[in-house]
Amino acid sequence: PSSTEEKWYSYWEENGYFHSEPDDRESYTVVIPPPNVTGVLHMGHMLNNTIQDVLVRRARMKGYNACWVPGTDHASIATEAKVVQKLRKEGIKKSDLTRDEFLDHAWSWTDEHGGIILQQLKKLGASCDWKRTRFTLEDELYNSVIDCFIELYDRGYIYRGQRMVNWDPAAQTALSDEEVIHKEVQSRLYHVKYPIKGTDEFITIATTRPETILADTAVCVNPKDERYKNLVGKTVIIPVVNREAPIISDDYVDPEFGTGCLKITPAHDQNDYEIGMKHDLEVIDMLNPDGTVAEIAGHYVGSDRFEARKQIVKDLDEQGLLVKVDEIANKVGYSERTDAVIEPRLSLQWFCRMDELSKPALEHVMNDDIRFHPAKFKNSYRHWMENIRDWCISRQLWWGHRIPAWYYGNGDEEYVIARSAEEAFEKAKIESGNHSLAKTDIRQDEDVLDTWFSSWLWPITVFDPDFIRSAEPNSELAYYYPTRDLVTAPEIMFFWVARMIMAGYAFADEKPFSDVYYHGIVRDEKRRKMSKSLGNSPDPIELIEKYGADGTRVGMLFSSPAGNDLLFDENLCEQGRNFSNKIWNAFRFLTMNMDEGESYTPSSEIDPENIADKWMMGRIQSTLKEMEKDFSNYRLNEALKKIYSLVWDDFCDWYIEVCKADQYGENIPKEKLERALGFFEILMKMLHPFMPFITEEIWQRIRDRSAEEALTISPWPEQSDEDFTESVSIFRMVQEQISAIRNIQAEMNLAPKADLDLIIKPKSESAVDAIESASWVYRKLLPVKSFTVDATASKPQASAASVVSGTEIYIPLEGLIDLDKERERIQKEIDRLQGFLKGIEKKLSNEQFVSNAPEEVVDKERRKKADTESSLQKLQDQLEEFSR
RNA sequence: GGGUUUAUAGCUCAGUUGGUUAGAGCGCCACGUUGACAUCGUGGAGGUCGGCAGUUCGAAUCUGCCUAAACCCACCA
Repeated sequence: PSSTEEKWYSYWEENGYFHSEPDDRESYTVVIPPPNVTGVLHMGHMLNNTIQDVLVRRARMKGYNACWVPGTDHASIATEAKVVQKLRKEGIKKSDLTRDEFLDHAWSWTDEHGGIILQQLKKLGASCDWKRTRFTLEDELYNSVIDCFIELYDRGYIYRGQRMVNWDPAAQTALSDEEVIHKEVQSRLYHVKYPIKGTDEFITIATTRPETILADTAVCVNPKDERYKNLVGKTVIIPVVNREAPIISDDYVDPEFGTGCLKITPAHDQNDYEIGMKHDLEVIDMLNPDGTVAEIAGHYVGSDRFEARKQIVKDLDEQGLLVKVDEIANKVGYSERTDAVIEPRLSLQWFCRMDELSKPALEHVMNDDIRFHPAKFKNSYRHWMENIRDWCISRQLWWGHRIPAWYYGNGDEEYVIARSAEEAFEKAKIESGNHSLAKTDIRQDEDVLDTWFSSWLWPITVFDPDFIRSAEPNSELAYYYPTRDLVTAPEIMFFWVARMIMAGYAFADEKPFSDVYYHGIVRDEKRRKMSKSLGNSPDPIELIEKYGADGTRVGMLFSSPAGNDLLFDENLCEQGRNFSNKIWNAFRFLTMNMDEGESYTPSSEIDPENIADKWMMGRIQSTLKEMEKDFSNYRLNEALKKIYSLVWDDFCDWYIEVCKADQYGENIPKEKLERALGFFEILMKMLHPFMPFITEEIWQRIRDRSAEEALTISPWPEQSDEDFTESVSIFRMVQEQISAIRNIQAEMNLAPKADLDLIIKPKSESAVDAIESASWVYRKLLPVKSFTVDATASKPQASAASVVSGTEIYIPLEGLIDLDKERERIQKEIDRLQGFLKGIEKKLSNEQFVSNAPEEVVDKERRKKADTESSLQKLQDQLEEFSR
């Protein structure tokens, strides 16, 4: 229940188990991908943070100085959009507010909603070092971002320029290329006739955005296109606006597409812009920042661009200039945040040069200094890095780190870069040579920086916000950096991961992390991405309340193979909760077997005479080994499945069963119970990273612990050198035989409690002792009346029989046996084995196989053949007996 | 248009360097409740490993082609 989970969380927190300070242990550092400050926990966060917590908790138990730094991101555009929306509901327009007024609203919104998500992470059990909580817009980190801008400016990486940028008309800001989502949509391709001046002729162009005709300044054809050769150099009349424009030629135009004539709108298309530059064309910006048609266009002024499109098509049609309309599929860019259609727009923005920054970042991923898990993501990383373009870092927003540029002239040309207005003023005086410059004559750039321009510093500045300025790491940064694992979704590889790597090498001359684990996207059962707008995402907090944090964590991890998407299914959480119950019940059972007033100390010693003990320890040891491998490959779900099965199938279904007292009502003998508790403790450790709450609860209940002995800081179980393989295989054999007997019980419809006279006939005398000494196991798990082990036994009349790897099992069933049924049962098994044998014989009779295959493989087949033949013989004898 | 990846039981996935008449969980079927757990136990039925060809003594595994799907990148109107 969540109340106990809360109790243990506070217990951990109050004892400072999640807090880390540098010491002489090896550090294991993880920085959280900071969620949006005003966000609420969604399923993606759940998965992301569950994975991180598993890694961190395990590292902590393995003796590392584990440090998981939490925090939030100011999320410039997302948060600003939310605040704008909220204000709009209150009847306030952003444009009515001053910058400071708006920021006051934004801060109070942040104060109100910020940090909710961090509280939610606690419910999940995230073992973050909360004393280290950071916020990208807090003073220290704010300053570090400004330092970063200045540093890069000084290095010549940052410049200001007029470029074609992705314009989001809803948020009214420029966006980086990464923030544009291209979606394939059905569009219309409009064929429009442009009259050629001084003739009756027309030239027909094709466009998907007819409204941009208003800003056309040329028509372009391919110079090799014979159809239009004679038109080059002539003048067209742009429809609607009746502006004259030249017909030019350029290789860029594909004669095959559309009509082979391209209208050129330099202000609203990247390619057109380049052609415009080349041919020295006029640039007409026909759009206002909000996507409405600007004054300069002369027509449809003030109407939205899509409204204008409809109108212009209608008008063209009326004027007889619209030739035809084709349906085509093309890609349209949408804003990642607002989902508005992006308009390419020429504007003055700040950019960061990427060529130098990307070099080491590419190299160190390709040579595995930084390992990607799964490694396939290296490919797309390389592709992106090799084709990287300059980063538009300015945003026409208020919520964020304000660009530290101050203008002192009349225009935008003259500016200084400075940390403060004061410093800017001094610099400006010098730069301008104008000593009468007043403080009010300088004004700071209105724009803020892209959110990712702050988060790319996250692994550095959470430890040392002054580092970028000082270039001297403080003791924290020196100890914790580089961090170990970065856990994130592939979606933000370019937004964030790639840029952190660039920043790491650029500023710290060192990678920011050694391993990146990319997990999948959380989808619903129909493979749709979980999102608020689709309403297909469960509320994580409700899940936690319903299934417990432990159950929910298990549910998240169960179906989450590395690098593949997770098809979330609430049933998996239910399965997780059921597992919690199973564990709880197992513990309760052991507790019930304690004698009143007696104290029990879990024992780590196993009984060397007890085959079950040795088997259980062997299973634990091999599971530890396998989990080790799974963790090093970041296959957390595999590791979880293994410990899950160890607890449920091995410990609960077999070990506890054989521990049970002989008589109902009797308690398990003290020694046995203490050994069971000893195993239970080990299992709780192995499970703790996945299910921290219930394991801690049981750990504390198994014996009284001091605070220093909390499970969460206890050492990971040690690997033993002892070899248990023989015991494991003997016990396995016993298990198989018991299963075979249960199968007889079921198929013969025996009452489960009906007493059995078991006769076991091993292949050879040598196995008699092993089985004999395990006879107590059979007695625990089956209703055994008599138990005979005899290598020379013969099958009693009217008995059911089975053969398990050569060992025969007889169960006399005088009067109970249904002979037809038994015959049928045996025949079924014979058929199976005969098919099996046929396959082996086919192989062995193939000379090529015998001569070419490795000897051991051939030997194995021969042994299989012999075993199968002997089993088959025994079964056939049994069958024959019935026929007599 | 380039690139990456996937295709194995009704569903979600394992299957290490080719040598298992292919495994797990869920779901399904049958049986089972006198004290750990029906949030459970026991047993069982489900697959010619997308298709076709090839390499090999031997292919779910390697190669080629085909089909289907997913994702990423890109300025074709």
